[in-house]
Amino acid sequence: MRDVARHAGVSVKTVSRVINGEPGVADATTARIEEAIDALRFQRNDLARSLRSGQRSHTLGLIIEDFANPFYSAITQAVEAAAREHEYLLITASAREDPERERELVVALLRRRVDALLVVPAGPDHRYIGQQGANTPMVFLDRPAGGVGADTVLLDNAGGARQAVEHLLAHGHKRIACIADDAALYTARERLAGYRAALTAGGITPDPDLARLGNHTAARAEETVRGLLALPARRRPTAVFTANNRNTIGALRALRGGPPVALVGFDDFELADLLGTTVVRSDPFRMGAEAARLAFLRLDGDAARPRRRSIPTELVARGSGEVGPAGRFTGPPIGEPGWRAEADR
Amino acid sequence: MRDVARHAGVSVKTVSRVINGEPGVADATTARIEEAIDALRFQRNDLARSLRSGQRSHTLGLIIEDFANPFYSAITQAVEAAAREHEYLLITASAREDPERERELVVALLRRRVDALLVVPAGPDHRYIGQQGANTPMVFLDRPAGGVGADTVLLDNAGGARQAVEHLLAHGHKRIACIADDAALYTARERLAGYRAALTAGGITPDPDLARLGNHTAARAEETVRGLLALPARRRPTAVFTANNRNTIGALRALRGGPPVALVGFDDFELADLLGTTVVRSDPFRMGAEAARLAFLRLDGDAARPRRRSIPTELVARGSGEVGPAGRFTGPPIGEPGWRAEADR
DNA sequence: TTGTACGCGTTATCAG
DNA sequence: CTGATAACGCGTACAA
Repeated sequence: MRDVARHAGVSVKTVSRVINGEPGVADATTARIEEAIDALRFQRNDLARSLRSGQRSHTLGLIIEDFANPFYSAITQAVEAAAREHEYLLITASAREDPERERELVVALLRRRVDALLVVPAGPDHRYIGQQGANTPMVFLDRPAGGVGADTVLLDNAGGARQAVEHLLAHGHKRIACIADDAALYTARERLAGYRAALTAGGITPDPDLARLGNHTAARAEETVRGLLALPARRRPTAVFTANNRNTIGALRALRGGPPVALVGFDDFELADLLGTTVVRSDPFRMGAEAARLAFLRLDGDAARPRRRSIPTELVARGSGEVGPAGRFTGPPIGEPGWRAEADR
Repeated sequence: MRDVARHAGVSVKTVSRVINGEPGVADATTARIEEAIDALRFQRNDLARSLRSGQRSHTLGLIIEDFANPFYSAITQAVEAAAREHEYLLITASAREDPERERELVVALLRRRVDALLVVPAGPDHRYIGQQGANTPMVFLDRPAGGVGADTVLLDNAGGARQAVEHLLAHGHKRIACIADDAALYTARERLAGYRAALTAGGITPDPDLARLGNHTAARAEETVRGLLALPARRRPTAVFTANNRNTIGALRALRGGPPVALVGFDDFELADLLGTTVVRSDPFRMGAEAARLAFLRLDGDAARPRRRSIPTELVARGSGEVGPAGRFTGPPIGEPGWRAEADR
C-alpha cells in the first residue's frame, strides 16, 4: 500500500480510503490512485485488515464428520449459502468421529480467529473450550455439546424413530429390528430410545437381540442385516428400522432379492424414490441454515442465554415400510417422492 | 503476548519461543511462561502469525460448483484430507456455475492470502486473474482454465464417453441418445464429442435429434428422456448415454417401469449397484487428491511449467448397459459393484 | 481534502 | 539463554 501511495504521490491513508470506497477523496486523486493500483497490481490483504482488535475476520468455521456423507454435505451447503449472504467465507474441516481431532480443529479455527464456529461434535466433552472461545459464538449441530452452554440445533431423533417404528407396528409387525450406529453417538442412542419407546407403547417387549448397534458404515450394516436374516424363523425380524442413511443403504443391499422384509429408514437419501424406500426424512439443510442463523444472530450482538432448536422429521411412505409381516403390501404408498437433491431445486 | 511476557517477567520474544517450541529457553523460564499462558488464557493469533511477508497462511482455497453433488463432495473430501496431512486448513466455496461469482470468490480467496487455490472453473475465461495470483499456485480441476497457464487435472471425458457408447454399440444398438449438461460446460462438450466419435467409428451417422444438451438438473434430464421415449418408434432411441451423475439419475426416473431401454451413465453413484446401472466410473476423489498434490508440489518450490493430468475412467457393467435393442439381456454383468462411498472405506 | 502516528499480534534480527 | 526493536499491511484517531 505504501508503494501505491508513493506511486500516486499521496499518503497511505488516502489509498486506504479509495480501496474501501470511503468518501472525501478528490476525483483526480482517486483516479491517480486507481492507476497506481493497476500498475502495481496491488491487492488488499484481508488478513492484515482483520488484525486490529475489534475487527472481524469475516470467516465462519464449520467442523463436520465426513464430507462424503450427503447428510453433512447438505449441512455444509446450507452454512456456505448463509455465509455467502453475509459476505463471509467458510473454513471447513472434518473430524471423522475422532474427539482428539475435533479438539485440534476447534483450537486451530479459534486461533485462526473465525468469527463464529459451527461444530458437529465428535466427542462428548467440550469443557476444553473453556474461556478460549468465550468470545467466539459457537453453535453445535446434530449432537449436543458436553459441559458447555452453547446454541444447539438437533433433529427430533427420538420422535422420528418413534414415528418410524409406529408405522411398522401399524402394519402389523411384532418383531422389528433396529440397526444403528455406535452407542457412543448421541443420535444413535436417541433413535434407539425412540425405537424402544414405540415398541413399549405398542405393548411389545423389546427383544435385545433385535437392537444392533455399532454399525458405522453401510458395509457393516449390510453384514448385520444378513446376520438377522439368517436367524431361525421364530427369532427373525419381519421388519427393520435403520437409524441413519448409511445403515439404510447397507440394509437395502442385504435385503435385495431376499424374502420381503419391511424397512423404514431414518434420513432421506437420493434415489429412495426409485427404490421405493420408506423413510423418516430429516432435514440437514434446514439444520445447517438454522445453525448459521443463530451464529449470525450472536454476531449481531444477541446475548440471550443459549438456545436449543429441534428440527422436526417427516415420514415419507414409498412402499418398503408398507409391507406386512406376511410379506404382502398392506396399503398403497401414501406419500410422494417429493425429495430432491439441493442441486435440483 | 505482551501480557503473558509481563506476567512471566520475560520479553515477548521469549514467549514466542516457548509457544513455538523453539530451543534455547531455560526450563524454569518455560514453566513460568506456560503458567502465565494458562492464567491469562492466552491463545496464539494465527492471522497475525502469517502477516509477515514470506510467511504462509497455511490455508488452501477450494472453489467448486455445488456441495450437494457427490461428485464435488468427493473432491472436497480428497482436498481436505491432503490439506490435513500438511497441517493446512481449507476455505471452501461454491460458484454454482456462475462465472461472476467464481471471479468474486477467486479474488476474495487471494485477498485472504490462501497459499494455493484449487478451482473448478465456472467460467471460460480466467485472464482476470492476471498477475494478482501470480505468486499463488493455482490448480484447475475438472475443466481447463481459459487464458492462463496453470496446473490442470481433468478426467478422460472423451475417452470415457467413447467407452460407454462403444459398449452400447457392442450390444447391438444403433439409435443411442446422449443426455448431457449445458454446452457451455467443457465436460459436456467433451463427452458429446466422445459420443459422436464412437458412433462415427461404429459406422453410424449421429442423429442430431438424439443428442440433447442443456440438462443441468436431474429433473430436467428426466423430462428430456420422457420426451425421447414419446417419439415414434422409428425415431425413438433404444439406448441412452447420460453424460453425468445428475443426468443418469434423471434418466433412471424416466425409464422406470417403461419399456427396457439400455443405459450407460458417466460418473458412478451410490446405489448404482442396487439399481444395476452400468456406468463409466470417474474418480473425483483421485482428481482432488492429484490437484492437492500438485498444489503442494508448487508450494515446495517446484517451478516447472504447468502440468496437465488426466484421470482415467473405467466401465463398470451392472446390467442396464447389457440390454440389446430388443430389450433382452445380451450378456451377464461383467463387472462387480465394487464402488463404495468414501465413508465406507 | 489529505496526512501523521500508532496499534493490532507475531516473528526475525541482532545485540547482550 | 534472553531481550529490544523493527517489520508485516492495514485502519483509526486526530491533526492540518
